[in-house]
Amino acid sequence: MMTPLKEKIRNAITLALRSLSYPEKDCSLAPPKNIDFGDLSSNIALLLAKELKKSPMDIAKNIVNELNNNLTGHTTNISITNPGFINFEIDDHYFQSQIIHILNKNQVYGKGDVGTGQTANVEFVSANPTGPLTVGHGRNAILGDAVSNILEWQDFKVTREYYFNDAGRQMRILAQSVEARYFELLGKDLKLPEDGYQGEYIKDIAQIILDENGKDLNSGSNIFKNKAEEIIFNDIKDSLKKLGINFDQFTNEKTFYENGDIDKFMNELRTKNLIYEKENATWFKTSSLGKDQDRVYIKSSGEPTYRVPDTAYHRNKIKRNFDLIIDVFGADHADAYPDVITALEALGHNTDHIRVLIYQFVTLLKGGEKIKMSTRKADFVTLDDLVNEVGIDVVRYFFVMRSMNSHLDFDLDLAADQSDQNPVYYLQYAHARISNIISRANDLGVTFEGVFDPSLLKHDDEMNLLKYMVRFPEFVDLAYESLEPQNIANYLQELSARFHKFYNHCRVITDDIELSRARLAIVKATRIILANGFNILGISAPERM
RNA sequence: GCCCUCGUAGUUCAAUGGAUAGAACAAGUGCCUCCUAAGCAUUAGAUGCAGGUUCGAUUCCUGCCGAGGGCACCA
Repeated sequence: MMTPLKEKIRNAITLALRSLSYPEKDCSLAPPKNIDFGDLSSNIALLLAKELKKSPMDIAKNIVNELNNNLTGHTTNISITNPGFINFEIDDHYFQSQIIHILNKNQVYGKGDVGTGQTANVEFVSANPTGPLTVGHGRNAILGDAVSNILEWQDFKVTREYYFNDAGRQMRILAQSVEARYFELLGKDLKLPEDGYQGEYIKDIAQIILDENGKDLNSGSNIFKNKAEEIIFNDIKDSLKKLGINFDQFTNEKTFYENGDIDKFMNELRTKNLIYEKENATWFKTSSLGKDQDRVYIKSSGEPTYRVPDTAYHRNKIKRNFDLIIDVFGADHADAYPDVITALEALGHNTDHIRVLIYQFVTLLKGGEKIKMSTRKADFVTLDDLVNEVGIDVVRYFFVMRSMNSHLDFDLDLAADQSDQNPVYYLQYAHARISNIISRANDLGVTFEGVFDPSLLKHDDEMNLLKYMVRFPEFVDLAYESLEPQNIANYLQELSARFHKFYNHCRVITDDIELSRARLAIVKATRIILANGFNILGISAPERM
């Protein structure tokens, strides 16, 4: 872990600034891209130049003079490069010594403690039970699960929550669609409702109902809706389970009507004079809270709009005292959640601990054509189909390796064609190779039993690997701060690249027993990091491939 | 028309305001008597356009162009 060393250097910089009577500033201290510039680099002189009205190079020289007096330990050389960067070289011994640290920490190497003693709620997927999960839901599901893992890696106690509504208009149409298919099976006219669900699965459900309940059901029977919901929900849960995603809690929107939360919340807004009636509808006066337009809360039909239960639900989450509340929403919700936040704030709630993650939609391509996804029109590719076609790890990695802000194109033909050259295998292959080396070494009786000489690891490819290994905790923290799992994916990709390079240039098991032991140690440490990273991303760590 | 997100190599995507913009696929060339060639080495190839802020801009700001999503008494 580089952090203690970085702290030390930061402190030294602060001391140097003080003794030079320079103002203290936050500055960067990070590994430069080009290793010729050293192991860590700071821009402090560049930041001070304007204020001090001096050239950055001169400032850097003064700082370095001070640093040379007060900085001791692993820093072997401090240099200055144009336009005024201060570069620190760290001795090999520091990096070599970290191997033991990684081996000792093992499965907890890289874990942070930001969330110690805290709870987090991550709401994701939240698809209503109107049909199977699509590839689009897949992005949500995998993102939400990976974010949950990132939080757990910071020691948060995480509740994975699925919110659904089984009482709305869509569910009514679903029931009518099933009913229509049921009567169709009985040879009656098909009266599929306008906007009805057209998928094959509706027919399957109708068939099950016919088998289980006979042919005497009346139009409007509750069985259509209830059975459809049950079957579809089980299907959804199976799909998620197949991807390794398990929810701790399912919350039904209905709860907040039944327990009075919604009435209570409407009354409170009314007391605050934020509710009014117009044209037979009930409106929320968002305009008086800085928004450009008011929103309908209760339609003239008497049905509340989705904002009402959503707000009650978020209030419920706040009252459950989570330290962190995360919503994973598709881009279509981007405009909606601010209204929920506005209402919560109007009710006097602090919403600083709510983070809404918006991911952009996936464009599916098939045969070069874009597919518009609609559950209703059965114009979709199910998540199950995709997983069956290319495998869990490929699907998970695909969604986790890209920023959630990117509009991704998912070419189904390409995904199937190229599933055996998916980048995830590059990472897993590194893990499998290491596992093979270790079992090989065991067979040959080469073990280091905790004793090895780290100073033997001085090959360029060994040092490059080592210097990147120690940065794992940094990337775990970055992933937490940004809540973007791709930071981990990017890191693992680079780590694997450095490992494969090492593998091709440095033989682990050789006649030189001492060197073999040291290399076995670095390789074991690498495997620990890979496995930990895979763990966060939810992909498997194969022993062989 | 207004709001959100995006525009990087032939293609799909990376890049805490930092130094020489990275991968993968596709194209070209080498490397398995040696721990797994799902690998390594190597060639070629990119920041939509115009301004601005900055010592420094793919990154921040403004405008334009282009793509996706939203702007419902749908969720």
